[in-house]
Amino acid sequence: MAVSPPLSYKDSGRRKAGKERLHGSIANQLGVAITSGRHKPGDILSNEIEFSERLKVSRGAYREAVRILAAKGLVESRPRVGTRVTEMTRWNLLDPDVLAWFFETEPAREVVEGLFELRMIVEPAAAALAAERRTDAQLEVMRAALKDMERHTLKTQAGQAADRDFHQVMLAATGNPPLASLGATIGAGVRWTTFYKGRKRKLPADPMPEHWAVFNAIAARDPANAREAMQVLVANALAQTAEALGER
Amino acid sequence: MAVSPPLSYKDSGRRKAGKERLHGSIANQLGVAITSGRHKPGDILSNEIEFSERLKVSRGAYREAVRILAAKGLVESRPRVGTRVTEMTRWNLLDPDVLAWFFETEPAREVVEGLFELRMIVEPAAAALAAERRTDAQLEVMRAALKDMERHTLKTQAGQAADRDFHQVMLAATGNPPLASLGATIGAGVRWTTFYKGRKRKLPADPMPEHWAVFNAIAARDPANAREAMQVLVANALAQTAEALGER
DNA sequence: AGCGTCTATTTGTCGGAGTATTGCCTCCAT
DNA sequence: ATGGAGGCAATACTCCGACAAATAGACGCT
Repeated sequence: MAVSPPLSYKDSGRRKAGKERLHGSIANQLGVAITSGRHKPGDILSNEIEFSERLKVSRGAYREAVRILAAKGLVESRPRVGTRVTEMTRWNLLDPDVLAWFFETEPAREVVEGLFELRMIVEPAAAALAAERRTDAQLEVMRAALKDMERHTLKTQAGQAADRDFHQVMLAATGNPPLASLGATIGAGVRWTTFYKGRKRKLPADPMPEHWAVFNAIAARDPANAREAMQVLVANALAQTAEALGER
Repeated sequence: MAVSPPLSYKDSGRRKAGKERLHGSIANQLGVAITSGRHKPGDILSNEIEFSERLKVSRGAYREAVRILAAKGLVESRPRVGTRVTEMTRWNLLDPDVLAWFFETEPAREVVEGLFELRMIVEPAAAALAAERRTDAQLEVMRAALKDMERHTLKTQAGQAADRDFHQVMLAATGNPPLASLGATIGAGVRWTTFYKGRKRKLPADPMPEHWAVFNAIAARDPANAREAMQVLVANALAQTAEALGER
Protein backbone atom coordinates (compact mmCIF):
# COMPACT_ATOMS: atom_id res chain seq x y z
CA MET A 1 0.00 0.00 0.00
CA ALA A 2 3.08 2.21 -0.17
CA VAL A 3 3.07 5.28 -2.36
CA SER A 4 5.38 3.98 -5.01
CA PRO A 5 6.91 6.73 -7.08
CA PRO A 6 6.76 6.37 -10.83
CA LEU A 7 9.73 4.56 -12.28
CA SER A 8 10.43 7.41 -14.60
CA TYR A 9 9.05 10.88 -14.36
CA LYS A 10 8.09 10.62 -18.00
CA ASP A 11 5.26 8.28 -17.03
CA SER A 12 3.23 11.12 -15.68
CA GLY A 13 2.19 12.39 -19.09
CA ARG A 14 -1.53 12.85 -19.02
CA ARG A 15 -3.06 11.32 -22.14
CA LYS A 16 -1.42 8.33 -23.62
CA ALA A 17 -0.80 8.38 -27.31
CA GLY A 18 -3.83 6.13 -27.73
CA LYS A 19 -6.89 7.70 -29.25
CA GLU A 20 -9.66 8.95 -27.11
CA ARG A 21 -12.86 7.00 -26.71
CA LEU A 22 -16.16 8.36 -27.82
CA HIS A 23 -17.65 8.74 -24.36
CA GLY A 24 -14.47 10.41 -23.21
CA SER A 25 -14.42 12.94 -26.00
CA ILE A 26 -18.05 13.79 -25.37
CA ALA A 27 -17.28 14.24 -21.69
CA ASN A 28 -14.44 16.59 -22.61
CA GLN A 29 -16.59 18.51 -24.99
CA LEU A 30 -19.36 18.89 -22.43
CA GLY A 31 -16.89 19.65 -19.65
CA VAL A 32 -15.41 22.51 -21.62
CA ALA A 33 -18.86 23.79 -22.47
CA ILE A 34 -19.69 23.90 -18.78
CA THR A 35 -16.45 25.27 -17.37
CA SER A 36 -16.36 27.92 -20.04
CA GLY A 37 -19.84 29.06 -19.11
CA ARG A 38 -21.65 27.97 -22.25
CA HIS A 39 -23.84 25.87 -19.97
CA LYS A 40 -24.32 27.82 -16.77
CA PRO A 41 -25.15 26.40 -13.34
CA GLY A 42 -28.87 25.79 -13.12
CA ASP A 43 -29.19 25.16 -16.84
CA ILE A 44 -30.79 21.91 -17.82
CA LEU A 45 -29.33 19.98 -20.70
CA SER A 46 -31.64 18.71 -23.40
CA ASN A 47 -32.97 15.29 -22.64
CA GLU A 48 -30.81 12.31 -23.41
CA ILE A 49 -32.51 11.30 -26.61
CA GLU A 50 -32.40 14.73 -28.17
CA PHE A 51 -28.85 15.50 -27.07
CA SER A 52 -27.44 12.18 -28.15
CA GLU A 53 -29.14 12.51 -31.52
CA ARG A 54 -27.74 15.99 -31.98
CA LEU A 55 -24.26 14.66 -31.23
CA LYS A 56 -24.83 11.69 -33.53
CA VAL A 57 -24.00 9.19 -30.84
CA SER A 58 -25.95 6.50 -29.10
CA ARG A 59 -27.76 7.22 -25.90
CA GLY A 60 -25.46 4.83 -24.05
CA ALA A 61 -22.31 6.68 -24.99
CA TYR A 62 -23.87 9.98 -24.03
CA ARG A 63 -24.99 8.62 -20.69
CA GLU A 64 -21.49 7.39 -19.91
CA ALA A 65 -20.19 10.86 -20.62
CA VAL A 66 -22.73 12.33 -18.24
CA ARG A 67 -21.70 9.84 -15.56
CA ILE A 68 -18.14 11.11 -15.87
CA LEU A 69 -19.24 14.71 -15.45
CA ALA A 70 -21.46 13.76 -12.53
CA ALA A 71 -18.55 11.95 -10.88
CA LYS A 72 -16.64 15.22 -10.93
CA GLY A 73 -19.60 17.15 -9.57
CA LEU A 74 -20.37 19.22 -12.65
CA VAL A 75 -23.88 17.93 -13.23
CA GLU A 76 -26.55 15.90 -11.53
CA SER A 77 -29.33 13.91 -13.15
CA ARG A 78 -32.75 13.11 -11.85
CA PRO A 79 -35.72 11.51 -13.53
CA ARG A 80 -38.37 13.85 -14.75
CA VAL A 81 -36.17 16.95 -14.51
CA GLY A 82 -33.14 15.98 -16.56
CA THR A 83 -29.47 16.64 -15.97
CA ARG A 84 -28.79 20.00 -14.45
CA VAL A 85 -25.47 21.87 -14.24
CA THR A 86 -24.64 22.21 -10.54
CA GLU A 87 -23.36 25.26 -8.71
CA MET A 88 -19.65 25.84 -9.07
CA THR A 89 -19.18 25.36 -5.33
CA ARG A 90 -19.93 21.70 -5.86
CA TRP A 91 -17.51 21.17 -8.72
CA ASN A 92 -14.39 19.29 -7.87
CA LEU A 93 -11.87 21.96 -8.82
CA LEU A 94 -9.01 19.77 -7.68
CA ASP A 95 -9.71 17.21 -10.35
CA PRO A 96 -7.07 17.40 -13.08
CA ASP A 97 -9.62 16.89 -15.84
CA VAL A 98 -11.84 19.66 -14.56
CA LEU A 99 -8.91 22.04 -14.47
CA ALA A 100 -7.86 20.95 -17.93
CA TRP A 101 -11.34 21.78 -19.15
CA PHE A 102 -11.12 25.15 -17.48
CA PHE A 103 -7.85 25.92 -19.16
CA GLU A 104 -9.18 24.94 -22.55
CA THR A 105 -10.57 28.46 -22.67
CA GLU A 106 -9.81 31.45 -20.53
CA PRO A 107 -10.72 30.38 -17.00
CA ALA A 108 -12.38 32.67 -14.50
CA ARG A 109 -9.83 34.85 -12.75
CA GLU A 110 -10.91 33.63 -9.35
CA VAL A 111 -9.94 30.12 -10.29
CA VAL A 112 -6.51 31.06 -11.56
CA GLU A 113 -5.82 33.25 -8.56
CA GLY A 114 -7.18 30.63 -6.22
CA LEU A 115 -4.95 28.01 -7.70
CA PHE A 116 -1.88 30.13 -7.17
CA GLU A 117 -2.96 30.91 -3.64
CA LEU A 118 -3.26 27.20 -3.06
CA ARG A 119 0.20 26.59 -4.47
CA MET A 120 1.53 29.35 -2.26
CA ILE A 121 0.11 27.57 0.76
CA VAL A 122 0.90 24.00 -0.11
CA GLU A 123 4.10 23.88 -2.09
CA PRO A 124 6.47 25.51 0.41
CA ALA A 125 5.24 23.21 3.15
CA ALA A 126 5.47 20.26 0.81
CA ALA A 127 9.02 21.18 -0.14
CA ALA A 128 9.95 21.17 3.51
CA LEU A 129 8.43 17.73 3.98
CA ALA A 130 10.12 16.46 0.84
CA ALA A 131 13.45 17.69 2.16
CA GLU A 132 12.97 15.51 5.21
CA ARG A 133 11.60 12.40 3.59
CA ARG A 134 12.74 12.16 -0.01
CA THR A 135 14.56 9.07 -1.12
CA ASP A 136 17.71 9.21 -3.17
CA ALA A 137 15.85 7.73 -6.11
CA GLN A 138 13.27 10.50 -5.99
CA LEU A 139 16.02 13.05 -5.81
CA GLU A 140 17.57 11.68 -8.96
CA VAL A 141 14.26 11.83 -10.78
CA MET A 142 13.90 15.46 -9.76
CA ARG A 143 17.41 16.17 -10.97
CA ALA A 144 16.69 14.54 -14.30
CA ALA A 145 13.50 16.58 -14.66
CA LEU A 146 15.34 19.82 -14.00
CA LYS A 147 18.07 18.91 -16.45
CA ASP A 148 15.46 18.23 -19.10
CA MET A 149 13.79 21.48 -18.25
CA GLU A 150 17.10 23.25 -18.65
CA ARG A 151 17.88 21.58 -21.95
CA HIS A 152 14.50 22.02 -23.60
CA THR A 153 13.56 25.34 -21.98
CA LEU A 154 10.00 26.30 -21.18
CA LYS A 155 9.37 27.25 -24.78
CA THR A 156 8.96 23.61 -25.70
CA GLN A 157 6.36 21.06 -24.72
CA ALA A 158 9.05 18.80 -23.37
CA GLY A 159 10.44 21.53 -21.15
CA GLN A 160 7.03 22.38 -19.74
CA ALA A 161 6.34 18.73 -19.08
CA ALA A 162 9.63 18.47 -17.22
CA ASP A 163 8.64 21.46 -15.11
CA ARG A 164 5.35 19.83 -14.18
CA ASP A 165 7.09 16.58 -13.45
CA PHE A 166 9.53 18.25 -11.10
CA HIS A 167 6.70 19.63 -9.01
CA GLN A 168 4.82 16.39 -9.17
CA VAL A 169 7.73 14.26 -8.04
CA MET A 170 8.51 16.75 -5.31
CA LEU A 171 4.98 16.38 -3.96
CA ALA A 172 5.19 12.61 -4.22
CA ALA A 173 8.45 12.76 -2.26
CA THR A 174 6.53 14.01 0.75
CA GLY A 175 5.33 10.43 1.17
CA ASN A 176 1.89 11.90 1.70
CA PRO A 177 -0.66 10.30 -0.65
CA PRO A 178 -3.18 13.15 -0.61
CA LEU A 179 -0.43 15.67 -1.22
CA ALA A 180 0.80 13.54 -4.09
CA SER A 181 -2.69 13.65 -5.54
CA LEU A 182 -2.49 17.40 -5.42
CA GLY A 183 0.46 17.03 -7.77
CA ALA A 184 -1.79 16.51 -10.75
CA THR A 185 -3.85 19.51 -9.73
CA ILE A 186 -0.88 21.74 -9.30
CA GLY A 187 0.55 20.47 -12.55
CA ALA A 188 -2.35 22.20 -14.23
CA GLY A 189 -1.40 25.40 -12.47
CA VAL A 190 2.17 25.09 -13.66
CA ARG A 191 0.97 24.58 -17.18
CA TRP A 192 -1.11 27.71 -16.92
CA THR A 193 1.90 29.70 -15.81
CA THR A 194 3.97 28.71 -18.78
CA PHE A 195 1.05 29.28 -21.07
CA TYR A 196 0.75 32.84 -19.91
CA LYS A 197 4.45 33.41 -20.10
CA GLY A 198 4.10 32.97 -23.81
CA ARG A 199 1.93 36.05 -23.94
CA LYS A 200 4.20 38.32 -22.11
CA ARG A 201 5.94 41.02 -24.04
CA LYS A 202 8.99 41.12 -21.85
CA LEU A 203 11.28 38.16 -21.76
CA PRO A 204 10.41 36.11 -18.69
CA ALA A 205 13.13 35.75 -16.11
CA ASP A 206 15.08 32.53 -16.20
CA PRO A 207 13.23 30.17 -13.83
CA MET A 208 16.08 27.70 -13.46
CA PRO A 209 17.98 29.29 -10.54
CA GLU A 210 14.89 29.17 -8.33
CA HIS A 211 14.27 25.59 -9.28
CA TRP A 212 17.83 24.56 -8.54
CA ALA A 213 17.64 26.35 -5.23
CA VAL A 214 14.66 24.23 -4.25
CA PHE A 215 16.38 21.14 -5.52
CA ASN A 216 19.58 21.81 -3.65
CA ALA A 217 17.77 22.41 -0.39
CA ILE A 218 15.88 19.15 -0.79
CA ALA A 219 19.08 17.37 -1.71
CA ALA A 220 20.73 18.77 1.42
CA ARG A 221 17.74 17.67 3.51
CA ASP A 222 17.29 21.25 4.61
CA PRO A 223 13.56 21.82 5.21
CA ALA A 224 13.78 25.49 6.13
CA ASN A 225 15.66 26.44 2.99
CA ALA A 226 13.46 24.24 0.84
CA ARG A 227 10.39 26.02 2.16
CA GLU A 228 11.88 29.41 1.55
CA ALA A 229 13.18 28.61 -1.91
CA MET A 230 9.84 27.21 -2.97
CA GLN A 231 8.11 30.27 -1.65
CA VAL A 232 10.28 32.40 -3.89
CA LEU A 233 9.63 30.15 -6.85
CA VAL A 234 5.86 30.25 -6.56
CA ALA A 235 5.82 33.94 -5.78
CA ASN A 236 7.74 34.65 -8.97
CA ALA A 237 5.44 32.45 -11.00
CA LEU A 238 2.49 34.26 -9.50
CA ALA A 239 3.99 37.66 -10.23
CA GLN A 240 4.66 36.79 -13.84
CA THR A 241 1.21 35.36 -14.35
CA ALA A 242 -0.44 38.35 -12.69
CA GLU A 243 1.55 40.61 -14.96
CA ALA A 244 0.48 38.67 -18.02
CA LEU A 245 -3.11 38.67 -16.82
CA GLY A 246 -2.97 42.41 -16.52
CA GLU A 247 -1.88 42.73 -20.13
CA ARG A 248 -4.98 41.21 -21.62
CA MET B 1 -19.23 33.24 -11.78
CA ALA B 2 -18.86 34.17 -8.13
CA VAL B 3 -18.40 31.50 -5.52
CA SER B 4 -21.81 31.71 -3.99
CA PRO B 5 -21.93 30.25 -0.52
CA PRO B 6 -24.72 27.83 0.28
CA LEU B 7 -27.85 29.50 1.56
CA SER B 8 -27.84 27.34 4.60
CA TYR B 9 -25.02 25.24 5.88
CA LYS B 10 -27.40 22.34 6.08
CA ASP B 11 -27.36 22.11 2.29
CA SER B 12 -23.96 20.55 2.35
CA GLY B 13 -25.25 17.15 3.40
CA ARG B 14 -23.76 14.61 1.08
CA ARG B 15 -26.45 12.37 -0.33
CA LYS B 16 -29.95 13.62 -0.55
CA ALA B 17 -32.64 11.48 0.98
CA GLY B 18 -33.36 10.14 -2.50
CA LYS B 19 -32.45 6.53 -3.10
CA GLU B 20 -29.27 5.62 -4.79
CA ARG B 21 -29.24 4.54 -8.39
CA LEU B 22 -28.08 1.14 -9.43
CA HIS B 23 -24.95 2.29 -11.22
CA GLY B 24 -24.09 4.47 -8.25
CA SER B 25 -24.40 1.66 -5.75
CA ILE B 26 -22.26 -0.59 -7.93
CA ALA B 27 -19.66 2.16 -8.14
CA ASN B 28 -19.69 2.46 -4.36
CA GLN B 29 -19.41 -1.25 -3.91
CA LEU B 30 -16.51 -1.49 -6.35
CA GLY B 31 -14.90 1.62 -4.93
CA VAL B 32 -14.88 0.16 -1.45
CA ALA B 33 -13.56 -3.12 -2.78
CA ILE B 34 -10.66 -1.28 -4.36
CA THR B 35 -9.81 1.19 -1.61
CA SER B 36 -10.00 -1.56 0.98
CA GLY B 37 -7.52 -3.62 -0.99
CA ARG B 38 -9.82 -6.41 -2.03
CA HIS B 39 -8.90 -5.50 -5.60
CA LYS B 40 -5.27 -4.48 -5.60
CA PRO B 41 -3.55 -2.20 -8.10
CA GLY B 42 -2.62 -4.21 -11.16
CA ASP B 43 -5.51 -6.61 -10.69
CA ILE B 44 -7.77 -7.03 -13.65
CA LEU B 45 -11.49 -7.20 -13.09
CA SER B 46 -13.44 -9.96 -14.77
CA ASN B 47 -14.67 -8.94 -18.17
CA GLU B 48 -17.82 -6.93 -18.44
CA ILE B 49 -20.12 -9.77 -19.36
CA GLU B 50 -19.02 -12.02 -16.55
CA PHE B 51 -18.92 -9.32 -13.90
CA SER B 52 -22.25 -7.80 -14.81
CA GLU B 53 -23.84 -11.23 -14.81
CA ARG B 54 -22.37 -12.04 -11.43
CA LEU B 55 -23.82 -8.79 -10.06
CA LYS B 56 -27.12 -9.51 -11.78
CA VAL B 57 -27.13 -6.19 -13.57
CA SER B 58 -27.02 -5.21 -17.19
CA ARG B 59 -23.76 -4.44 -18.89
CA GLY B 60 -24.86 -0.86 -19.33
CA ALA B 61 -25.26 -0.25 -15.62
CA TYR B 62 -21.95 -1.93 -14.89
CA ARG B 63 -20.16 0.10 -17.53
CA GLU B 64 -21.53 3.35 -16.10
CA ALA B 65 -20.19 2.33 -12.72
CA VAL B 66 -16.77 1.68 -14.22
CA ARG B 67 -16.86 5.08 -15.91
CA ILE B 68 -17.36 6.67 -12.49
CA LEU B 69 -14.40 4.82 -11.03
CA ALA B 70 -12.29 5.68 -14.06
CA ALA B 71 -13.23 9.35 -13.68
CA LYS B 72 -11.76 9.25 -10.19
CA GLY B 73 -8.65 7.48 -11.40
CA LEU B 74 -9.19 4.15 -9.67
CA VAL B 75 -9.31 2.02 -12.79
CA GLU B 76 -8.57 2.21 -16.47
CA SER B 77 -10.09 0.12 -19.24
CA ARG B 78 -8.60 -0.90 -22.52
CA PRO B 79 -9.74 -3.33 -25.15
CA ARG B 80 -8.09 -6.69 -25.09
CA VAL B 81 -6.84 -6.35 -21.52
CA GLY B 82 -9.91 -5.37 -19.56
CA THR B 83 -10.28 -2.88 -16.74
CA ARG B 84 -7.28 -2.76 -14.49
CA VAL B 85 -6.98 -1.22 -11.03
CA THR B 86 -4.45 1.61 -11.30
CA GLU B 87 -1.61 2.43 -8.95
CA MET B 88 -2.66 4.35 -5.87
CA THR B 89 -0.51 7.29 -6.95
CA ARG B 90 -3.00 7.89 -9.73
CA TRP B 91 -6.10 7.79 -7.55
CA ASN B 92 -7.71 11.12 -6.85
CA LEU B 93 -7.43 11.06 -3.09
CA LEU B 94 -8.95 14.51 -2.86
CA ASP B 95 -12.25 13.31 -4.24
CA PRO B 96 -14.87 13.15 -1.48
CA ASP B 97 -16.31 9.90 -2.77
CA VAL B 98 -12.94 8.22 -2.88
CA LEU B 99 -12.25 9.23 0.70
CA ALA B 100 -15.69 8.06 1.73
CA TRP B 101 -14.91 4.69 0.20
CA PHE B 102 -11.65 4.60 2.07
CA PHE B 103 -13.36 5.30 5.35
CA GLU B 104 -15.92 2.62 4.76
CA THR B 105 -13.31 0.25 6.13
CA GLU B 106 -10.10 0.96 8.00
CA PRO B 107 -8.06 3.12 5.63
CA ALA B 108 -4.32 2.78 5.24
CA ARG B 109 -2.52 4.71 7.94
CA GLU B 110 -0.59 6.73 5.40
CA VAL B 111 -3.81 8.12 4.05
CA VAL B 112 -5.17 9.14 7.43
CA GLU B 113 -1.88 10.68 8.47
CA GLY B 114 -1.51 12.36 5.11
CA LEU B 115 -4.94 13.87 5.39
CA PHE B 116 -4.15 15.36 8.76
CA GLU B 117 -0.87 16.68 7.48
CA LEU B 118 -2.76 18.32 4.67
CA ARG B 119 -5.21 19.87 7.10
CA MET B 120 -2.31 21.09 9.16
CA ILE B 121 -0.91 22.85 6.14
CA VAL B 122 -4.07 24.18 4.61
CA GLU B 123 -6.53 25.00 7.33
CA PRO B 124 -4.50 27.52 9.33
CA ALA B 125 -3.67 29.44 6.16
CA ALA B 126 -7.29 29.22 5.08
CA ALA B 127 -8.48 30.50 8.44
CA ALA B 128 -6.22 33.51 8.01
CA LEU B 129 -7.64 34.20 4.57
CA ALA B 130 -11.17 33.73 5.83
CA ALA B 131 -10.50 36.26 8.57
CA GLU B 132 -9.63 38.79 5.92
CA ARG B 133 -12.34 38.06 3.41
CA ARG B 134 -15.36 36.53 5.09
CA THR B 135 -18.70 38.21 4.66
CA ASP B 136 -21.04 38.84 7.55
CA ALA B 137 -23.44 36.30 6.14
CA GLN B 138 -20.76 33.63 6.11
CA LEU B 139 -19.85 34.52 9.65
CA GLU B 140 -23.41 33.97 10.76
CA VAL B 141 -23.55 30.60 9.07
CA MET B 142 -20.39 29.61 10.89
CA ARG B 143 -21.85 30.79 14.17
CA ALA B 144 -25.01 28.79 13.57
CA ALA B 145 -22.96 25.69 12.79
CA LEU B 146 -20.98 26.03 15.99
CA LYS B 147 -24.13 26.54 18.01
CA ASP B 148 -25.60 23.40 16.51
CA MET B 149 -22.38 21.59 17.24
CA GLU B 150 -22.57 22.76 20.81
CA ARG B 151 -26.17 21.77 21.23
CA HIS B 152 -25.98 18.32 19.66
CA THR B 153 -22.42 17.48 20.71
CA LEU B 154 -20.12 15.32 18.61
CA LYS B 155 -21.81 12.19 19.85
CA THR B 156 -24.68 12.75 17.46
CA GLN B 157 -24.82 12.71 13.69
CA ALA B 158 -26.18 16.24 13.68
CA GLY B 159 -23.30 17.51 15.78
CA GLN B 160 -20.71 15.90 13.56
CA ALA B 161 -22.39 17.33 10.49
CA ALA B 162 -22.29 20.76 12.07
CA ASP B 163 -18.59 20.33 12.72
CA ARG B 164 -17.97 19.45 9.09
CA ASP B 165 -20.09 22.35 7.96
CA PHE B 166 -18.14 24.79 10.08
CA HIS B 167 -14.91 23.81 8.40
CA GLN B 168 -16.53 23.78 5.00
CA VAL B 169 -18.02 27.24 5.30
CA MET B 170 -14.75 28.54 6.69
CA LEU B 171 -12.95 27.29 3.60
CA ALA B 172 -15.63 28.75 1.35
CA ALA B 173 -15.20 32.06 3.14
CA THR B 174 -11.69 32.31 1.75
CA GLY B 175 -13.32 33.21 -1.56
CA ASN B 176 -10.92 30.78 -3.16
CA PRO B 177 -12.79 28.23 -5.29
CA PRO B 178 -10.14 25.49 -5.20
CA LEU B 179 -9.82 25.88 -1.45
CA ALA B 180 -13.56 25.63 -1.16
CA SER B 181 -13.42 22.38 -3.10
CA LEU B 182 -10.96 21.13 -0.54
CA GLY B 183 -13.74 21.62 1.96
CA ALA B 184 -15.46 18.45 0.92
CA THR B 185 -12.18 16.59 1.15
CA ILE B 186 -11.36 17.90 4.56
CA GLY B 187 -14.89 17.20 5.68
CA ALA B 188 -14.04 13.54 5.27
CA GLY B 189 -11.06 14.04 7.52
CA VAL B 190 -13.19 15.68 10.16
CA ARG B 191 -15.60 12.79 10.00
CA TRP B 192 -12.74 10.40 10.55
CA THR B 193 -11.65 12.30 13.63
CA THR B 194 -15.00 12.08 15.30
CA PHE B 195 -15.30 8.46 14.31
CA TYR B 196 -12.10 7.61 16.09
CA LYS B 197 -13.01 9.65 19.08
CA GLY B 198 -15.76 7.16 19.65
CA ARG B 199 -13.19 4.46 20.20
CA LYS B 200 -11.16 6.24 22.74
CA ARG B 201 -11.28 5.03 26.28
CA LYS B 202 -10.68 8.39 27.84
CA LEU B 203 -13.24 11.08 27.47
CA PRO B 204 -12.17 13.36 24.62
CA ALA B 205 -11.45 16.94 25.49
CA ASP B 206 -14.21 19.41 24.77
CA PRO B 207 -13.52 20.69 21.25
CA MET B 208 -15.75 23.74 21.52
CA PRO B 209 -13.29 26.25 23.02
CA GLU B 210 -10.86 25.75 20.15
CA HIS B 211 -13.63 26.15 17.64
CA TRP B 212 -14.90 29.33 19.25
CA ALA B 213 -11.37 30.69 19.32
CA VAL B 214 -11.13 30.25 15.57
CA PHE B 215 -14.55 31.74 15.10
CA ASN B 216 -13.82 34.77 17.24
CA ALA B 217 -10.59 35.50 15.43
CA ILE B 218 -12.38 35.31 12.09
CA ALA B 219 -15.17 37.48 13.44
CA ALA B 220 -12.60 40.04 14.58
CA ARG B 221 -10.92 39.91 11.17
CA ASP B 222 -7.70 38.92 12.87
CA PRO B 223 -5.74 36.69 10.46
CA ALA B 224 -2.81 36.00 12.76
CA ASN B 225 -4.97 34.77 15.60
CA ALA B 226 -7.19 32.80 13.26
CA ARG B 227 -4.17 31.00 11.89
CA GLU B 228 -2.87 30.22 15.32
CA ALA B 229 -6.21 29.10 16.72
CA MET B 230 -6.81 26.81 13.78
CA GLN B 231 -3.37 25.36 14.18
CA VAL B 232 -4.22 24.45 17.75
CA LEU B 233 -7.54 22.97 16.69
CA VAL B 234 -6.09 20.70 14.04
CA ALA B 235 -3.14 19.74 16.21
CA ASN B 236 -5.50 18.59 18.94
CA ALA B 237 -7.62 16.64 16.49
CA LEU B 238 -4.48 15.01 15.18
CA ALA B 239 -3.27 14.18 18.66
CA GLN B 240 -6.55 12.56 19.61
CA THR B 241 -6.72 10.57 16.42
CA ALA B 242 -3.13 9.43 16.73
CA GLU B 243 -3.86 8.33 20.27
CA ALA B 244 -6.90 6.39 19.15
CA LEU B 245 -4.96 4.88 16.29
CA GLY B 246 -2.34 3.70 18.73
CA GLU B 247 -4.96 1.89 20.77
CA ARG B 248 -6.05 -0.46 18.07
C1' DA C 1 -57.20 26.39 0.58
C1' DG C 2 -55.36 22.05 1.43
C1' DC C 3 -54.45 17.40 0.12
C1' DG C 4 -54.39 13.15 -2.27
C1' DT C 5 -54.20 11.25 -7.10
C1' DC C 6 -53.12 10.86 -11.76
C1' DT C 7 -50.34 11.60 -15.77
C1' DA C 8 -46.73 12.69 -18.73
C1' DT C 9 -41.90 13.28 -19.10
C1' DT C 10 -37.40 12.02 -18.22
C1' DT C 11 -33.88 9.23 -16.52
C1' DG C 12 -32.81 4.41 -15.35
C1' DT C 13 -32.24 -0.49 -16.66
C1' DC C 14 -32.10 -4.18 -19.70
C1' DG C 15 -30.66 -7.63 -23.55
C1' DG C 16 -28.61 -8.37 -27.78
C1' DA C 17 -25.78 -7.55 -31.85
C1' DG C 18 -22.15 -5.84 -34.32
C1' DT C 19 -17.52 -2.84 -34.45
C1' DA C 20 -12.94 -1.41 -33.20
C1' DT C 21 -8.85 -1.92 -30.80
C1' DT C 22 -4.82 -4.22 -29.37
C1' DG C 23 -2.01 -7.80 -26.80
C1' DC C 24 -0.13 -11.91 -28.23
C1' DC C 25 1.42 -15.44 -31.14
C1' DT C 26 3.07 -17.25 -35.26
C1' DC C 27 5.82 -17.11 -39.10
C1' DC C 28 9.30 -15.41 -41.96
C1' DA C 29 13.57 -13.05 -43.09
C1' DT C 30 17.90 -11.92 -41.51
C1' DA D 1 19.06 -16.44 -32.18
C1' DT D 2 16.98 -12.06 -33.30
C1' DG D 3 13.82 -8.89 -35.02
C1' DG D 4 9.98 -7.51 -37.75
C1' DA D 5 5.39 -8.22 -40.20
C1' DG D 6 1.06 -10.00 -40.19
C1' DG D 7 -2.93 -12.56 -38.48
C1' DC D 8 -5.83 -14.11 -34.54
C1' DA D 9 -8.78 -13.63 -30.81
C1' DA D 10 -10.21 -11.50 -26.52
C1' DT D 11 -12.07 -7.48 -24.80
C1' DA D 12 -13.95 -3.18 -24.46
C1' DC D 13 -16.70 0.05 -27.33
C1' DT D 14 -20.80 1.49 -29.71
C1' DC D 15 -25.29 1.15 -31.19
C1' DC D 16 -30.28 -0.01 -31.06
C1' DG D 17 -34.91 -0.68 -29.29
C1' DA D 18 -37.82 -1.58 -25.58
C1' DC D 19 -39.55 -1.34 -21.05
C1' DA D 20 -39.40 0.06 -15.95
C1' DA D 21 -39.13 3.43 -12.30
C1' DA D 22 -39.35 7.86 -10.45
C1' DT D 23 -41.31 12.24 -9.89
C1' DA D 24 -42.69 17.37 -10.99
C1' DG D 25 -46.68 19.30 -12.00
C1' DA D 26 -51.45 19.33 -13.20
C1' DC D 27 -55.82 17.94 -11.72
C1' DG D 28 -59.68 17.05 -9.01
C1' DC D 29 -61.71 16.05 -4.72
C1' DT D 30 -62.85 17.40 -0.13
